[in-house]
Amino acid sequence: MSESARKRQPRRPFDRQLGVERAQRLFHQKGYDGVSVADLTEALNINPPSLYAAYGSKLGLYEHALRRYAAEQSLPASAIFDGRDLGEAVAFLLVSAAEQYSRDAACRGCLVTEGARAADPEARAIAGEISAVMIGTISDEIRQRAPEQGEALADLVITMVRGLSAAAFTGMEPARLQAAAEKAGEMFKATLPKAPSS
Amino acid sequence: MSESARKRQPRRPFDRQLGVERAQRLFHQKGYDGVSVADLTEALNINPPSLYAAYGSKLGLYEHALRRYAAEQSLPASAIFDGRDLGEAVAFLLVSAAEQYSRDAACRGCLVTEGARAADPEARAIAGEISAVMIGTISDEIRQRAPEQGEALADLVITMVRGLSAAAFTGMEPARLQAAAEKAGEMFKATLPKAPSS
DNA sequence: GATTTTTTGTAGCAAACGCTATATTCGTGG
DNA sequence: CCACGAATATAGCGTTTGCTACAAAAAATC
Repeated sequence: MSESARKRQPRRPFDRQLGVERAQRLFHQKGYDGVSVADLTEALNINPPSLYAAYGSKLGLYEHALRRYAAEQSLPASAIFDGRDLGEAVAFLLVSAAEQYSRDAACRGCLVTEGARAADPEARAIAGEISAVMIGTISDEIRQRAPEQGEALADLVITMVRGLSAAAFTGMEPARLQAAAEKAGEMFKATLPKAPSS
Repeated sequence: MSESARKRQPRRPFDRQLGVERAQRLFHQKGYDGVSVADLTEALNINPPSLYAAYGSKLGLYEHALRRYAAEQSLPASAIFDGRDLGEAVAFLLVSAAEQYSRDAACRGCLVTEGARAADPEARAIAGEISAVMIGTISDEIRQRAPEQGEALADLVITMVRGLSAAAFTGMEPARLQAAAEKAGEMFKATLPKAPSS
């Protein structure tokens, strides 16, 4: 009893974590609307009932994939901004985004950002929610360091990041995306005051 | 015979042009994947056979809507760049884009740019094609005036425009979008050489 | 007014969608 | 070795998708 009481694993279940990983890749490649339950069950090598038992629904699996992406792949805003000039930090952020969004040719752009424009309202809502958190983190970091025109500056940086994601998604070559991000970074460094409050 | 030979209009057909206009609005609001043929026939107040007789398919109607949008709503690149400093032209372009993309709260962002990421491959291909033309126009205008780092600069501007469309699409308030575009414009004006070749 | 021509409305096609009821298989505990 | 319980596979649910065959109806020509 003592041993069996901990956890029972009556039968080897399929690897749910690996399933989320594969689903994430599929959603990233084809978008929420472009992936069918049949696609998912084939990619995870399972049957529909297993998918629904494990994740509740296609939407549930999508949310798992989004959260996994946000936890593992989102830009580490605090690490990027910490100990850096505001201009340098923004430049580094943009270059990092460009690099990440074009790293894998099959999974272009930001899964969350691009997911926020799915045709399905529920999928769009979840992606938008997570996107708002990620954006808020970056925005806070910028506004904190530039109290003056912080909001407009933060909105500008975020808009640029969104543009990088969109450009990567539609297939701009990585080298050109990088160059554009670097050029933007240079402009920020040249324009922003060198040493603000912090 | 002389009079009747020109064009026959045997019966008052439904207004195809008005149909494209309404379809354009619908596609702009919900995206290609989010609009069904049933939605379209209801909005145009017709039945499926009429739609297919007039436009061939849902995709055909979508293409008509995209081309109409490109012809009427695309940013007039040559007019914007003509007789203006490169920095001023870019700034004006960005502000114009921000204004247009957030003008109608129900139809956010650029129809073509946002359409280029539909889940349907054929719809994406058509939107991408038209998008490439619009982008090419802007890109040429910039590269022509800044032979040195023209490509990177053009890619940067285009990426920013894409970001404006994406930000508008996901609901950034018009005032903030405008402010971000203006701030970007200021940076361009401050960084770019005042009077290039032309 | 009859005929021709063209569009429309009714009804429904096959396929794909997300999802689930049922039965079976498999590992475990007694 | 048997019964139990969990997770699976088979098969198919109802709905929606984009699209079309058919026939009735309306304008123009003769």
